[in-house]
Amino acid sequence: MKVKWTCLKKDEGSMARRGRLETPHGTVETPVFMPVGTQATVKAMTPAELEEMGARILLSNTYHLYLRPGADLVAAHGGLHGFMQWQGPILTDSGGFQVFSLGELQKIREEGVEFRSHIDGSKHLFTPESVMDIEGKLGADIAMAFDECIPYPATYEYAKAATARSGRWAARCKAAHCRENQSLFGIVQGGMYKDLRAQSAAELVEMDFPGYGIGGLSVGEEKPLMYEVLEHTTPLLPQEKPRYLMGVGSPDCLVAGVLRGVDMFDCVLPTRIARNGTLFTSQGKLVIRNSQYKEDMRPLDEQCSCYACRHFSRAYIRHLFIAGEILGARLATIHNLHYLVSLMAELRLAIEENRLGQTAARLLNAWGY
RNA sequence: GGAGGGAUUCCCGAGUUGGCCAAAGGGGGCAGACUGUAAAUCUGCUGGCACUGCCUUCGAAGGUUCGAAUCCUUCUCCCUCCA
Repeated sequence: MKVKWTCLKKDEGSMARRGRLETPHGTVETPVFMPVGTQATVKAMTPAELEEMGARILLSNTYHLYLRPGADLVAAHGGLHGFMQWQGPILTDSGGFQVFSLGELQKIREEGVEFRSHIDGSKHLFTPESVMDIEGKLGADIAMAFDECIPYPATYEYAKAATARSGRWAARCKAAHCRENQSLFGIVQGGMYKDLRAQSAAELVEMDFPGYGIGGLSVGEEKPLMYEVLEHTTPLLPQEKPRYLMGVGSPDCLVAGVLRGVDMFDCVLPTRIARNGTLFTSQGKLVIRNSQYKEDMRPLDEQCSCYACRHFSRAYIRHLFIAGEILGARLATIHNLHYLVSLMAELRLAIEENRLGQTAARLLNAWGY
């Protein structure tokens, strides 16, 4: 089966939607946050822990798994689900972001992207066709089209050419994509230029994908600009298809994204900053290494029900970080993911109960907006 | 009792042909950053102050010198080896 998204309710005071995404590996309530497991693992988490904290769909990455351990080994396990032992839905990113983030290591051509492995420097070529083949072997429920995440700032000329190229690549991805039980999402680009966003969206809508990624945002631009481009872009996409804002984000950005009609999000932020000692809390962020928590007996967040908050004090978790103990990173990751997953559940409920406005205002206020 | 080595800024530890030394480097400490993961990573600060300069500091006291962590004298403590 292919994925199918159903809108259950539209918020009256905003562009937000409450929906349901059905996939070959189960149903996902939206808006949803998807934890990122780049290398077929959400860093430091077991599938059981992810399930317990409420995660329902994960992200993984084509570029990384292609280089190591190779798509064939994953396929030999029956795809990512068997390989990483996650029974729920999975979405794979195409490697388009690595084209952006690996910078000097790549050369972009019409055919595709020639790049050097960040692991051993070896040369490789990604084309829309090869990426579809790899994503097919990885076997996620949703595969993202191979695109180019345009840097910021970018000139109009560059953004225009890159966006047009990503559009052509999207068409080639669609033509090459053949795996059963997998759906291909197109990705809207256009940089920060509204006419390019409109053009990109129109082309992709014409190709009729089952869902749309909004890429190229949160790449260094100021938030007001990102929100402006986002709220210009979402209305350009079909009402009946899911929208996925790629690479976002922080708690405030998730709220802002939902208000602007986004249904799916992913971001490395919660897991990365967790490992680096920063926690999301109902009172804003908390840097657990700070000396003020040395003897703090309270949980990370007194309003949180995650495993870490049910059992441990700030003083203990701080101690783990200071001592370099791996459990600190694990507990912090559990907490941050739980926070975002719960945040999304709260937003879904608020949409259902017609009080998204107040809920969003309260959350944005907690994060200083 | 004899011979030798050493004491440096919170810790370890460079520096000892005198100036470029408030003093390398590491640790520790204190902060900050992180948004489709080249990240359990990276960055900054870490004697005091009235801070483009001044003051105090390299075991203690005294001395040589324009100038001393660096040279000389005495003292204190520590370590190694020989009796």
